Amino acid sequence: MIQTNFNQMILDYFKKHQEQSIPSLKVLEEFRGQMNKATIYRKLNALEEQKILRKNYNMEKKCYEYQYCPECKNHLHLICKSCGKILHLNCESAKTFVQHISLEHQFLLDQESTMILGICKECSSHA
Amino acid sequence: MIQTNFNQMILDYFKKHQEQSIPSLKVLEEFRGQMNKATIYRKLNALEEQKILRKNYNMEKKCYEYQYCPECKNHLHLICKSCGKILHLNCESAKTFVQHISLEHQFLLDQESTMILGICKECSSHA
DNA sequence: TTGCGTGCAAAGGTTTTGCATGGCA
DNA sequence: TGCCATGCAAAACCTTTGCACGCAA
Repeated sequence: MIQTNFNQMILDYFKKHQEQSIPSLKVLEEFRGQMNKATIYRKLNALEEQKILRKNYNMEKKCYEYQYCPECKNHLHLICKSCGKILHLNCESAKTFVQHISLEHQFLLDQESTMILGICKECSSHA
Repeated sequence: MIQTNFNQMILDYFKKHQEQSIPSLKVLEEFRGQMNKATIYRKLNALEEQKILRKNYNMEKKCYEYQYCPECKNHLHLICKSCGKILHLNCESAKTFVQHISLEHQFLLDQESTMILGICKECSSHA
């Protein structure tokens, strides 16, 4: 079990931004001067291996991004390509869709790692 | 307009594997001795910019992968995390789902870049 | 002493880029 | 000649790794 302050600091940071998927580069910047780069990467990897953070790749920023979401295994997510915000799909329609994929297409959908990309309401109204 | 043989060779290769998302490393290997690495990357990027190939990141292989799909803007895709096979979701349920996301969640879903991850029938029966 | 988290620097691996060359119009 | 695709090597970039140090049990 990991118990250092650094872990808590990083986790707190992600908890504060639960609705965001945060690029590694931003985490590095956030803790620059407080922790070494290697330490941050090691922490992020550890948290991901423990399934506390979820990791996916941000093609625009060309780096991984991480998200804290305690119950993400059981629902799908929308992620805004513009602002990085995450929406958790807990509705019936999503469940129906996942079930359909499973039953009709014989495809075991991985809700945790699937990221449904698009533009959120706020970002599309800005444009 | 790009008109070299190399372009055609690469495009033919992808057309032969339309149902697959192919990692850059595999493309490099395929054309090793025929084209330079830089040339291949340049071709892949050009084809992606022209929207002829679709690009996404493969976290397991730690490289980009590309797929030829002429009509992928208008439907969702399932991609098998195990074998890389792509399934094109042209069914009504998928359309309904996309519509639901738009209407109820005010989220403009990007069908082209969204990859629904999971395990396909064949791969799950192997396990 | 032992174990482990940490910093630092170097390495790793994919992808990009600078530059020179050669073909073709 | 001029343009552009190409090869080669180096650079760029994020990420990982090796190693040594220092703290705590």
